[in-house]
Amino acid sequence: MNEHRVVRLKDIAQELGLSESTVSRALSGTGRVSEATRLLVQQAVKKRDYTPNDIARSLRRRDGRSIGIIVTDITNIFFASVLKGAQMVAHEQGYSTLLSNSDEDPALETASLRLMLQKQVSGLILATVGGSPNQLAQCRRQGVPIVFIDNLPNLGYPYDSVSVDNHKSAYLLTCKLLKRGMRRIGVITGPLGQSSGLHRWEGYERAMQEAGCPIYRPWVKQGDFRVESGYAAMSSMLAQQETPQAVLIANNYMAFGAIRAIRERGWQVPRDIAIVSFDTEDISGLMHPSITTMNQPAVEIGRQAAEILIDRLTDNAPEDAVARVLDPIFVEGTSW
Amino acid sequence: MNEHRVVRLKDIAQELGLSESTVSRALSGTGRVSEATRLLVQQAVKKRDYTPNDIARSLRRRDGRSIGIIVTDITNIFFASVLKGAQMVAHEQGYSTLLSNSDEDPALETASLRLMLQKQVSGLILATVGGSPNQLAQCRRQGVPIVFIDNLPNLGYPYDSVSVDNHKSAYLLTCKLLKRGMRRIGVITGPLGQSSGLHRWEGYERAMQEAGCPIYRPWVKQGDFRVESGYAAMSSMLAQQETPQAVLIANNYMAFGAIRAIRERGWQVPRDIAIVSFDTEDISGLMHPSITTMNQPAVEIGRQAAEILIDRLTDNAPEDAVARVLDPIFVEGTSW
DNA sequence: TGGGCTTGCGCAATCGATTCCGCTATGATA
DNA sequence: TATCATAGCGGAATCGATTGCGCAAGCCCA
Repeated sequence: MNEHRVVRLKDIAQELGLSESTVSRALSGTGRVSEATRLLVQQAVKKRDYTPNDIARSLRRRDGRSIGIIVTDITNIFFASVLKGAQMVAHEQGYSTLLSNSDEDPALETASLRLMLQKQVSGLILATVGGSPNQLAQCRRQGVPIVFIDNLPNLGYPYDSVSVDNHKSAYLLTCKLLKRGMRRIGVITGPLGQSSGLHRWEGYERAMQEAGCPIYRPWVKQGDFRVESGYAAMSSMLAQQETPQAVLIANNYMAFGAIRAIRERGWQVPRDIAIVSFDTEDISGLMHPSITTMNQPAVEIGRQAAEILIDRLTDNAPEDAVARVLDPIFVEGTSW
Repeated sequence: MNEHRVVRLKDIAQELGLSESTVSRALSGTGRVSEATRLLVQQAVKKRDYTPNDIARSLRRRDGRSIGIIVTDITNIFFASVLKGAQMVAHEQGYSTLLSNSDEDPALETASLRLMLQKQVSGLILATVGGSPNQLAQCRRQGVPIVFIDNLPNLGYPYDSVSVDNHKSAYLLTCKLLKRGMRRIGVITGPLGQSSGLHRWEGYERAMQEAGCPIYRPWVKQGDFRVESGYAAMSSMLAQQETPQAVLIANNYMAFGAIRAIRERGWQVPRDIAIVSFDTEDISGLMHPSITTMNQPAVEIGRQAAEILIDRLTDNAPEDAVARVLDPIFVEGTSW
């Protein structure tokens, strides 16, 4: 009867009359081990159901072989999709993923970052709400690479990121509205403190200016990317004397709220007011009317973020910071 | 100039002329340390930005202080919400969360389980697709507790779980349809190999039988919880000579597909056919018509699963297996 | 046959923290 | 004043794996 509950490398070594180093090398494939002993080791491992202790391995290697992902809201399908893409790539490369949800709370983000640093993550994918300068500095010092997604903060140095061209995205979408002959176009923006919110607003602004189309301030509302703020913004827009022909809404959740407000007034989309929006591939198509959107390739964002991160962790680290900008995908719905 | 890139416990100890043991005790609060040195240590820690190495700590404590969560599809808002609840509780208790997405693939589930065991997770929350008997056995041997959610497998022993009463849920929903005078009620089930799919079907069956209402086989279709299968199931139902008055659909994603099929035929919900369904709190309300559903309290499922797990990991472990069954929440929409 | 090279493997240090054990100094008690 | 308990702290083993170094045996070729 063995007195250990779990089988250790040492147990395998003893059973075979080998040293721990040989067993280790046989399993990792590094170093020189004869084919015969390699087979012996593999058999013993299988027989005893040996599972290597990654904690011990990580300690020795000074690397947790895991990547941390912090998002603001995992129930937002955009982030869930990012996560899916990142997790797939990480898993393929033998990295596990530590997840945290900051809930848009800078304090929680900071706490999560601290926890992940303690866990010795190899790298981080971060959708920041901006508010952990200390931790970010520590990451730099310790050489823990970070890839930023979604909200690109204003740091004093270049950094890796994956994002969609939000400016272009909003610009093109607004141009499409203009091309359909619309000129009275309102907008519900996201938080202008976040790059995704700001750039979409700027794209709209530029398109309107280039078209010589005045921006009517009562049709400009700021939301927070949540359903309720879309509802509130649209409600107050509809309370104006004049209402717009079309409204550009900075994400789909707010579009849902806005559409509800329109319905409650007894109006229809797009008969009385057209709606265009931004978001993730999956969520459209569930709605009726289906919303005309600039979709963000969320899974691809996650995938590429993980790839960049893993490149940084292995030898093929590029010299400079990588700022990958993906193109949005235009999906025509029936909401315009 | 210090030659170490990161500050270690030893560095703090040397700086203060203390032993590592004392510093460790000062930080952990265990053992006897004078108030004076405790303060000294805390200051030094703050000054040097010391971050304890959880890997080393975990190795010594033989516990990774993390919980693994494996779900079948993280972009499904039900699982995303479960994750959110579980992650919150875990984080509060100082546990980090390792996430994996099995994509309904038993092989991936097995690989994920193996990886998590290697990482020495303290416990697991598992929405299994059923297919890792070896790993489950190993968890038992190693004393890694598991809380099952969503799909409750048929193991030969009692285990902890958190679920909703799917049978009751479907039974009540069907009864409500019957009470509204409907008798020609069809059903689109989930996979009958999964408990959630099976029990919802059984609840429907029982309600129909008790009401003396015949089940018309062409109105019984099996789907796989995805949009497309709902579309296909409803399409083939609508191709029958006779169509049902109402259809009970085993989850919301399939309901989306079904509604699209109905619309494409030029019919309306609920004028021509009523729809009721099951799912998560958040997703309803986005749809039009809003679907009448039995909602699963997903965040609560995650939260309770994590609580049970952490109870098992601490002293207040209950003697017997905990099978917590939550009640669904009825939400009336306009789809019936 | 002997020098050099390769192969296969073991020894022991090491990663960074925790923790058992025991030592010293201090204060209390008889 | 002698004894003893205890608070505060240090020494060293330990967790389970990895890895640099070195040794011995076997091989090749001169």
